Amino acid sequence: MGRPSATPEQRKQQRNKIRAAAADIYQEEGLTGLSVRAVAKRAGVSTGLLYSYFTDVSDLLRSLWLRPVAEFGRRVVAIEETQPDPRKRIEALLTAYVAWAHEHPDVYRGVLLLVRPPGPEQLDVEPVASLPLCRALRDAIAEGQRQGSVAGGDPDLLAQTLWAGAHGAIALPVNLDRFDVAPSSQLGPLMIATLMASLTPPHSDSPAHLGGP
Amino acid sequence: MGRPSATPEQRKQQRNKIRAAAADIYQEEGLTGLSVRAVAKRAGVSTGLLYSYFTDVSDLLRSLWLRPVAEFGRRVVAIEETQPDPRKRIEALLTAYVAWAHEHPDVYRGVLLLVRPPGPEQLDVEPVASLPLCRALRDAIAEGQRQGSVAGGDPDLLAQTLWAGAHGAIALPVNLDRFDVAPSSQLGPLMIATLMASLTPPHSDSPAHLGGP
DNA sequence: TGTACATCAGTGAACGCGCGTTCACTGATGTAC
DNA sequence: TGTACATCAGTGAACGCGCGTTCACTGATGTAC
Repeated sequence: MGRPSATPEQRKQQRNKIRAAAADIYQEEGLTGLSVRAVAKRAGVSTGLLYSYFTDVSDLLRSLWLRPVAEFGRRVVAIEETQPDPRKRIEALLTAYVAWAHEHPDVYRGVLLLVRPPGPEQLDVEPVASLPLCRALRDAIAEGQRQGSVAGGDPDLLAQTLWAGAHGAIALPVNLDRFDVAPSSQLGPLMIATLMASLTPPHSDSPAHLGGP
Repeated sequence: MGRPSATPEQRKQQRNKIRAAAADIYQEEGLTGLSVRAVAKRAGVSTGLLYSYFTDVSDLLRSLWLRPVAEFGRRVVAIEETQPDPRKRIEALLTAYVAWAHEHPDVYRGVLLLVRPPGPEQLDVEPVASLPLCRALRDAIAEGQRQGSVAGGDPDLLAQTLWAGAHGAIALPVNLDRFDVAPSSQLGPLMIATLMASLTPPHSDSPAHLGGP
């Protein structure tokens, strides 16, 4: 009896319509131009409706980042499954990371820079290994060290260094867009080559199944 | 006749009082907690007074960054003057950069991330070589390549890659403070070692005064 | 020494604005009879 | 087919808030006489 509730499919469409509007504005005008009213207007709905699809604005923003981030997590897993060689796997992971960031520059900025909760609320510190990329890099490094194809050092720290290098190559052009910094499509590959070179153990010309302690 | 104008010294003191208050708030609560009222209250003056010392809020913020940035520029020049060896100079520049960012984490964030003008105003793209660090790195790379002590490649791009690596090592812990990323005091040196290693030309065991085209 | 006046630093209430959020309401769409 | 009712999606004016900025004003501090 009464008007039936919208089907999950209908609700999904509305949610996506709103999210698409938010994403467009975010991409065109950045966080500054993004307001409830602007999103509603662009999506062609009223401001009130947003609150029956999202609990609040940060929920809406989070929903924008969730999907691409999850998708990248799946790419990481896929690379881990298809690339048994540790060094090649590391290179593939870094390449995929740069490519992903290049595809979703706004998401990348949002995830890295702006998800910070606004208040002074104490946030729990999570282990960095809970991030798929960092964990995959660390595992590959550890495996490579056992094989002797990757230079020694703390795998966690090395993984974070690789990640930091890739991050820098992506973030520098984004953050300093008022300068003519080379785009991440140029800096990225160069950086990855640099990082990969540093992983090569000294005095080993051959890929070496032999080394290791 | 009448009350005399404040001496330049007095005006400077007031300016500094206000700037110190703004810097404190910025450090403790970030950009979110920084408002004209909050700064005025902390500085112990009225809100109106801020506008006789700064034209507006962005002027106040800019004044916070200007001094440390200029100071780093001077460090760059000092390094260039005291370190004739290109490779050592590059390493010193990167080390100084990481150290400077570590001393002024809030400035670093502000300069890199938040100076973006709020409106959609078209901003001129400046040459990246106008930044002292980037210019100094490029010059050192070019000189090293002439000596044969630095591997080939476009000096501008290489300089930006080095810079991007250092930036990543600094920015990653700052941006991802909700994860237990290693601090830049650990990532920085590791990254610098990584980057320096990549600059070594192949097939050259000795520092080589000989190479080059 | 005392008083009128000029000039300046500094004050803080007020303005207009845009924000996130709420909630009484509208109207579409179903069922019951 | 028609009508009363229930239920839901969706509306948009209104609220309270904090923001950056302004400006008529206060009061301190000098000079002139």
